[in-house]
Amino acid sequence: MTETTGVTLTVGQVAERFGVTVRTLHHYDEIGLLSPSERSNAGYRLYTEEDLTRLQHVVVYRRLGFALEDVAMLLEHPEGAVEHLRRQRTAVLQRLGEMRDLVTAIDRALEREMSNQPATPDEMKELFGEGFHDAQAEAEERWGETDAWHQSQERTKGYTKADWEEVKAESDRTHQAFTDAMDAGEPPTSEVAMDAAELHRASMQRFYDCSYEMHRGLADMYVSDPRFTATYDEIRPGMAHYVRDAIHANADRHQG
Amino acid sequence: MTETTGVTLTVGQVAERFGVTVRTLHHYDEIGLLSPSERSNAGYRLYTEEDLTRLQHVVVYRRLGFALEDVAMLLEHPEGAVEHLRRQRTAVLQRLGEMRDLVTAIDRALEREMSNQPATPDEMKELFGEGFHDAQAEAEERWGETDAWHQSQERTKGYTKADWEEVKAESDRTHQAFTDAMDAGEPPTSEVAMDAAELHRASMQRFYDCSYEMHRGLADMYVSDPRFTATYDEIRPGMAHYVRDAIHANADRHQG
DNA sequence: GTGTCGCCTGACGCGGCGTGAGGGTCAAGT
DNA sequence: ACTTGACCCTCACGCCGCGTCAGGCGACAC
Repeated sequence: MTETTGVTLTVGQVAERFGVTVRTLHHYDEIGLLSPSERSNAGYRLYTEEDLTRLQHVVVYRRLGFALEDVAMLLEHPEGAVEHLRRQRTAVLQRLGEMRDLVTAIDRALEREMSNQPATPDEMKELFGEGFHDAQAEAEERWGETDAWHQSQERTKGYTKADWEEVKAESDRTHQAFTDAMDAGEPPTSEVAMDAAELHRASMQRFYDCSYEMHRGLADMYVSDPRFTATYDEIRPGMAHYVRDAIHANADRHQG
Repeated sequence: MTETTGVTLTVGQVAERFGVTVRTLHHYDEIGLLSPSERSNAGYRLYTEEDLTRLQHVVVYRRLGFALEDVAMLLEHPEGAVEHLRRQRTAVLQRLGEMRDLVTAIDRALEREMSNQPATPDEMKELFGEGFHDAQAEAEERWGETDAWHQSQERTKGYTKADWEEVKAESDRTHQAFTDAMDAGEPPTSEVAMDAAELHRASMQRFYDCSYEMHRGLADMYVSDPRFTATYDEIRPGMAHYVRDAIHANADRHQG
């Protein structure tokens, strides 16, 4: 097409044609990714056709999400392109999965915020402190859209402040039962500990049908998740483990 | 319920329980997002229960993808949580879409690279692995379950390495024809350009019955879809447009 | 001359920490 | 009383991919 005379473009012209900024071209020059082959006597950067082709490659690889360092490697060693593309693909797919999870997490957080209307967040705070809220959110994230979760949502939808006060009282009684058992030196397999576990399970029934099997899962979470562990261990060190063992013992007793 | 003794934790303990690093806690302190209410006489950070509940909030919001600044706002003004969550949701959804496009772009790039350095069907399987399924699904999304697509699937099903090599050679010849026409300064409506277009259409026949009308549609995609645009513009800037015009001219010529 | 462009070279800023350096503190063992 | 080793502290630079000034020259039209 046009003659292959020394047709060169300045930064601004190149920037406009390739849809990048001047600063970007400066940057590519700085890091040696794309240095223009020529300079005017005034020091202006002058890009030749070769430079433009290289830039085109850079732009494409960048659109594929590669880091500038990787782009440099790809330009120097094009034979490894397939491998890099493959790695990039899996990396992006992983990020994609994480983002999908994030959306569902946000959805659940939204539903929770919406359904908690009867009792305002401030009231909840009064009752439980800020921690409770998160405990619930965490539960939702873990269990996904299970029946239990839907049941819980349904049942608590119209809860009034008075209802939540009762929940709080019940929760306190449960915690107290565990604390008493621990302080009395009773092992998790003792009657009192198991009774506390059963009390705990019963209080769960308020939210959803909590089978012994589900109760076991909940118990395991108390030790595997640092936040729940913290919740219990703040009452008494080692309490999270104690509660878990008691719940398992209680489940054994009823299922055996 | 629990005694309100001054139970406090050090950074390390807090970090472990909440699954964050010590540096992160230092950072939160630095920016004033979460400063521990107490210090030991040696200057150790001591986190009270209140601090921990606040940290719980921070951690959860961070997992929902909020920036630290937004987290701070959410903690100060919890009443705006729903609105923020909705905004965050749409933002994440947009990013999700972009990432999906990115994956298909990488797939296209991979296909190109593969045809440059042909791989056996086994390598194909290995290369695409689990992702191959996705690539197919996404192709369906883009092109729908058209006859053309099915035909292409059918015909390339048993392609050997040699077959792909020929495809590549044919593709090269077509590209070369367009490149020659461009470099010779011929307009897209010229004989040589239209001949190149016809050669292109002929090579498409390998995959599916490509009518002139379909060829037009394909041509339009070359300029409307950035991925295809990139493919051609990498060879010569402006080539995607050139190819499209040549294909339309060629279709005009044959359709009258 | 005198605008008004565009170009140049620094150099700082951002977000969210990672990763040291260089030094105190604490609990346990000897 | 001393050492050990794990923990804590405060700076402070590094990262990535540029955006965004600041201060000054070159090019071209009027």
